[in-house]
Amino acid sequence: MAEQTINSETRARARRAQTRDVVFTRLPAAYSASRAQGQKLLQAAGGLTIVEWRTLWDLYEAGPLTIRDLSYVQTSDHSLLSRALPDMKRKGFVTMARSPDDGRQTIVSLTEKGRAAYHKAAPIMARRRAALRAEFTPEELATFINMMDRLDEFLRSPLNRFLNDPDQND
Amino acid sequence: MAEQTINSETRARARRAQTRDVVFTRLPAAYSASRAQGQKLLQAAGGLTIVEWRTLWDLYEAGPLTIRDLSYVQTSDHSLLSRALPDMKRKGFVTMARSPDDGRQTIVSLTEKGRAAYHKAAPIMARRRAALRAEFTPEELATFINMMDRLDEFLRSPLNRFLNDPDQND
DNA sequence: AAAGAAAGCATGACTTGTCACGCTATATTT
DNA sequence: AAATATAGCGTGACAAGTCATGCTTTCTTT
Repeated sequence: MAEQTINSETRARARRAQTRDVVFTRLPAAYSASRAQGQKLLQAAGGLTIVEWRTLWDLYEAGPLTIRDLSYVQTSDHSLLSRALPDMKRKGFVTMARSPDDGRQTIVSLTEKGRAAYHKAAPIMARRRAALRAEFTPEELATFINMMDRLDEFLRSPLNRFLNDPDQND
Repeated sequence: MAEQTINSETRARARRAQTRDVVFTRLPAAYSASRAQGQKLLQAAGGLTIVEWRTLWDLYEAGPLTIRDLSYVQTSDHSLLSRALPDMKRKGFVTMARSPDDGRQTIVSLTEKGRAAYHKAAPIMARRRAALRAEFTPEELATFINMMDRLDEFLRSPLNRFLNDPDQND
């Protein structure tokens, strides 16, 4: 029935409009689009991956850091860094040395080659940030970031506010 | 040098503060936290994955849809659905049938079992959305969603606005 | 000093996403 | 009618993330 197929497209459009204002459904697509755009720009400016770029940028700005430090800065799991760094070392972008003071820690430092890779990608990524700032007023961006802070707090709060329902059985 | 290790923690804190207002660095963590929270809630209310939940919800609200429709609604690649749906069919949540009108299309419909799985998870996910609405005023949420729309538009715009630099060589 | 707890990191396994490719079906053009 | 283009979907391969586990090192408690 051709009408039902056409109707499914109409229903899909309505459904998409219906979920437009659900923050939780907006985040995956926004994140994905941001990542894809970033990957394309990095591909055009030296071929770094997103994690490589982010790490070189952090080390360039902050100096040598531990894996613990990097995962804190990037708000990501240490395992992501543990996996990315050996490749970056092999590419010559960083050095990794066990801390003489605390044998548990690995100190990650930028090399000259890493610095060069950073400088190759930095202009296009800076232009990207500038272009976004051109799209929003400083007040709007401040509002957005503030709401991201509050959203983060909400997302990381204890679950019991949702779980305390007598219906549930798990 | 113990001081340098302490300094790296201080430098990490400063670096994290420095990137607080870069939208592109905020999205990965926000998305990840949203996903983790959603996964925990779904685990507590029937064990659905995020993609299963989202798909059951879409089918419940919109009726039978094609894979093309679902990827449009969810703003995700059709391959994500192509991979998730056979498992959902095996679990008995959906039926999948080639369209009699267009042999290219697969019509996905909710079963009674799928409807039950949806109803099991729906209350906790609705409470989650309500809890977020309690954290922000309607005006704030509208502002946030509007800014997400503009961010989406920015993220999906052609790259040449960033690429047209005489320095670049790719 | 010894025992126990915690921290830092490496690795296994998995989830959720994309992009690319190829096959089949349908639409469009010639 | 035939050729060509496009659409829809399935699958390969990969990126980016997490959570869990275990080993080693350091810190804390007894």
